[in-house]
Amino acid sequence: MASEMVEANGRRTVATISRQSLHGEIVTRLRDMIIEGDLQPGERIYETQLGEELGVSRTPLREALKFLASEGLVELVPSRGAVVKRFSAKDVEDMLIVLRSLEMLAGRIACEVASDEGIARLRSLHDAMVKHYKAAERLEYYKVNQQIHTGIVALANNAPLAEVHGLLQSRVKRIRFIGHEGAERWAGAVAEHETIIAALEARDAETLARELDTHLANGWERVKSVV
Amino acid sequence: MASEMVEANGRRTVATISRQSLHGEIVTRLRDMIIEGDLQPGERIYETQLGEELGVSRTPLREALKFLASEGLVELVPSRGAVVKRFSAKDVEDMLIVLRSLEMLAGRIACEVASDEGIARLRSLHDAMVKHYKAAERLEYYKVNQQIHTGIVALANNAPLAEVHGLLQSRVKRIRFIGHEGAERWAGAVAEHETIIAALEARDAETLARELDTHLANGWERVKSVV
DNA sequence: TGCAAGCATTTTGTATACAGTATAAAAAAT
DNA sequence: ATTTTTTATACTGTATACAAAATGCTTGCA
Repeated sequence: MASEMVEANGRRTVATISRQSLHGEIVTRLRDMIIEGDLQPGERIYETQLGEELGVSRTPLREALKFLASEGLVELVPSRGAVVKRFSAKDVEDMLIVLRSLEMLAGRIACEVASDEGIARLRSLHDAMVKHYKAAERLEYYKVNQQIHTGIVALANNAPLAEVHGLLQSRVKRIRFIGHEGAERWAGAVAEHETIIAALEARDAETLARELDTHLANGWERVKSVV
Repeated sequence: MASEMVEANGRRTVATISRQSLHGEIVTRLRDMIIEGDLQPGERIYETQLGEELGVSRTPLREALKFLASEGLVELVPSRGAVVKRFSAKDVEDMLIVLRSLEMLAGRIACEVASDEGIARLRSLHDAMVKHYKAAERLEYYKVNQQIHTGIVALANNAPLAEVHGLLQSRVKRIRFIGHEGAERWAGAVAEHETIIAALEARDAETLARELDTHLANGWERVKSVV
């Protein structure tokens, strides 16, 4: 969400007065709860109960659930309400296949249209990630890692592409985060990232696509045991 | 709505009782209205008014709008309700780029995993389409055409892939339908389809991908004037 | 005549109340 | 003892009512 930014320290935020509606806030709240595992897959959602927990009435909560249902994070069973969606191993593999294809596409486009500043920004993200890796800060590493992948997609300057990528990414986020890899695999992932960034800086579309391909294929290998 | 099928003539309907919830039906109804142009892009949606037209109250209608907002067909402006989303020419081009990539991916996978029956089904769809083409039945042609593209994706047996493809497809449907091409272009499209089906029957992934690539690139050429 | 401020109307946002349906438990019958 | 039927309860689905916000219009004033 990153919106509220209510005048802590007395300073007013000029940008985007944060006029989000209640159901909008509930959407992001629930999305986080699902990704972080507060709401477990397969768990049934009781509207009155959850509404009381969040301090909202059923109406905006239900609206938020409809939104998330369209995103594919919850499932609506007629007359039985919402259930947190559970993904099979095949589902996850299928999502990663699509994600891989999307990122490859984004990478190719980015080589053509990305600004030098944009690429430089990604390089510094990469450097930060390496720093977290060396410090063995898994959570921070994971977050920056996500930012890099999202960043590559963003460089392609194709809104629908970024959108569907984000859609699938949010679904596998939880699983990816759980999937703690061993030291040697982790090192491999970092090395792959280095070649990816280098290919992007060289604007070498084919190399970039190939590297993303292997990186994300390996990504599936890294998580498939935990699904 | 169009569901109950209550035991008229005493006989009970065994199949699928159509237990869709009201908001679910409204979603499909509104989606059709948007695609078919009953609700124009940029048009503001007044909840009470539309609710009366559809004979439903505001609550399920609002839930349906949230769902469609997540699909990207309407936009929710805080405190000002829903507006039918308008897509720029770049948006449409970007969507078609992604669609192209997704169909190519689907085609490659389909060559490996599709059943012979599935491919045969697509061939007969293609034959039907050619028949409509020769009869100059544009609407019927268009519908079968869509089914073929959706069918190729379905053959890949990858649910998330089919889902995101369908998501983008629904957005460009309206524009594609509007885009009436001239006779020679139409003939070209039919010829491309023939090579696509042939490549699929031969399970020749690379040829199929290449043909889909050109076909969908030409598709953008065909519609870009009308966007 | 132009502008601004205030009021009225319209529309969205949220809550609550009521109706319908599914599940589970208990009672009755085989 | 097991199965079926009944009944109670809890939850979802929908409608309506109320509150807040935004827009447009009217009126007053310079």
